[in-house]
Amino acid sequence: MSTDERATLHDVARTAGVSLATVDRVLHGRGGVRTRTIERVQSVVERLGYRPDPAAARLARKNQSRLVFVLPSGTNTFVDMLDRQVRSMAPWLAEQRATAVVQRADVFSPQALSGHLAGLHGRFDAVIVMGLDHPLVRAAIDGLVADGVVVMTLVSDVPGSQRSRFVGIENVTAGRTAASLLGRFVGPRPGSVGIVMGSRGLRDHAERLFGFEQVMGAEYGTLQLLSPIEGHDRSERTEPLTAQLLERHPELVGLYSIGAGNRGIQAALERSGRAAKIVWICHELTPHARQALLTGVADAVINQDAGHEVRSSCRLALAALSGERVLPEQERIRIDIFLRDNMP
Amino acid sequence: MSTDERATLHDVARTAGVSLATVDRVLHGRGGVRTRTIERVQSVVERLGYRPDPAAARLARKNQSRLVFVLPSGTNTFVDMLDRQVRSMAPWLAEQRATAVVQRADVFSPQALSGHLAGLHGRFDAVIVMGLDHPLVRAAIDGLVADGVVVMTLVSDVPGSQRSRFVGIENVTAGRTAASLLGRFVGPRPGSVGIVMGSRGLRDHAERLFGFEQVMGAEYGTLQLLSPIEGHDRSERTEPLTAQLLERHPELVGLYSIGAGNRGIQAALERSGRAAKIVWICHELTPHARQALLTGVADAVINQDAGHEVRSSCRLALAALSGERVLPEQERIRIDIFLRDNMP
DNA sequence: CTGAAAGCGCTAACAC
DNA sequence: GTGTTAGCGCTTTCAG
Repeated sequence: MSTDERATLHDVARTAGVSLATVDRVLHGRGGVRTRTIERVQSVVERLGYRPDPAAARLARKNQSRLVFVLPSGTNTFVDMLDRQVRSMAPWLAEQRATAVVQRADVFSPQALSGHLAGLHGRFDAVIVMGLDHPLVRAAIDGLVADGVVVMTLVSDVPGSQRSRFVGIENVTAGRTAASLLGRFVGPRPGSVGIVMGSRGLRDHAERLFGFEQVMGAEYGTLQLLSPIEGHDRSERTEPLTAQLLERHPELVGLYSIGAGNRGIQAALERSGRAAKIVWICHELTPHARQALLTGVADAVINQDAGHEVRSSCRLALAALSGERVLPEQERIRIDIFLRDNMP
Repeated sequence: MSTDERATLHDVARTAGVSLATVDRVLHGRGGVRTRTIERVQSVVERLGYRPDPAAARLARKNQSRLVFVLPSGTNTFVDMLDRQVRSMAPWLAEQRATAVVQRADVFSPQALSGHLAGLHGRFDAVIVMGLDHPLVRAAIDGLVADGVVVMTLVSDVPGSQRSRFVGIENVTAGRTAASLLGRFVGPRPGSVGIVMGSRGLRDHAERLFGFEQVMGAEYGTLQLLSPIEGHDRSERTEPLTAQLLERHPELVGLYSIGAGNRGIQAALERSGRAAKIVWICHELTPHARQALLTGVADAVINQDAGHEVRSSCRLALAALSGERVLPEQERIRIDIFLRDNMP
């Protein structure tokens, strides 16, 4: 067939007429090499199509890569799922000469989060943070990046920042998907549609809302959209708010829950006795959402796979740290739709 | 923290009082070791919780693992996608000391397929075959397995066989999902529902049909299910058959396409002028299906991710060959639902 | 039946 | 600035 033999570091060193160590230096930008030598080595690397062997690199590496996941504090089931996924990566990470820890920070406070991030300097090689889109947080991220730390955002992005990657779904699209499903499930019935979200300040929530309103307005104009209720992602708040909504709107035919606090919404729906008549769509396939789908209280769940997100974050962080290649297709987080029948 | 140090081969050899080579022999069942020694080594392995380091193993390994994918011949877009995915794995596989080739065989003929499989003895370490559930094929698979070859089925399973794994979706569940969507999308309108499948002889098709009929019967009893049409997965056949169906059934409100040949179905639907009024659900997000979703001719596409299936097959095959551990969660193939808005 | 020894391709001390 | 060298944890001859 073709030239099967992969070029090794050795080959590069030999044809460039330098030593292994020098090639290693230019490959890792460690400095202390004459510009001319750098160029020579780089051209040889190019010409030979050299790619480092990740297995060999990992085997030889002395110090571990330290990853940290910064997640919201509080009692959010989905966040707990992320947390658990991170912990379950430990054996795999150990094989990759890496460790990961989870830290919790108050995501509803830009001050708290940015302060927390600032305290991470020098203690980690990569930080994966569930973002809060605010200038302070952006600055904290940029500070870490300037320090050579690999920073990635998870679930909710911080677009203006220097983070190397966002791991999560396209939330506008997710909102559009929710609207399509809700509109089609409601069918020709007239009525109104309620929306419950955590806060307009959370970027992922705002984006979902945007997409949802887009499609509802354009394609299901006969349904009246009520103005969104903010429940701060907590069931203690969403439950009474939803109950109130149901009471005030006997014509309600659909409900879109953008964020967390679904246990409260579910409880309110069930107590109203109208669960069967109202199409309810929510996010994240937590054990409760699963139950709600099975009993028919929820009609569809839009999901982002917590396991996939965590694995992807780890792979991408390690790849960024070691210069390995990634399979982009494998790292795209899909917008899953779950109905009662296709739950995993 | 805890005992961070992973035990190495060396540790095992030392505490068992034998050499590296001997430990290697018992670990790989290479034979030529006294039973007592085997037992001693195994107990030490157990006690120390020894896990081989895959990076080191790969690095040291001399000969490549040879994988072969046996896919159906013919012009099926989804199969072409699988084919292309396999080819695109080449660089990654090379890093893992492995190669993969694709072979095409006539899947509609048990004789041809089993003959093909029989010819693979000794030439490959793992074969991944898109199954045809037939005694001849089953025997051919078992023959390979008896020879020490790792065999896995892809997309369509061969349950009675000795294959080590099936990589694909649960097709009964997929059929149920299609029914849920179709039923809800049709809504309260009365009418009949048509079904087009490749052949009742294909296990995946039969399973989807089963799941579909289950849910339609139980939950959408007002819709009349027409008996399935067999189009052999080819558009030349599905197109006239669908056209005929549409002509004979002016009351048709839904259409479920279980297999391939969707281009023909789409053409017939469009020419009938009733595409907008009929809910059409099909499988596999090929470029054509994508187009059909965008134009609204198709209402939903149930998908299995070709890229994920191929990557998963490769990982599982290599893991089986080298005794590595897998992350089961990562290998589960999901039943994707795609609507116009959440296409990747 | 078992052991010794030579690498696999890279990293990271340490020399010069 | 650059080169030498000793491993990382395993596989695989080749001797005994």
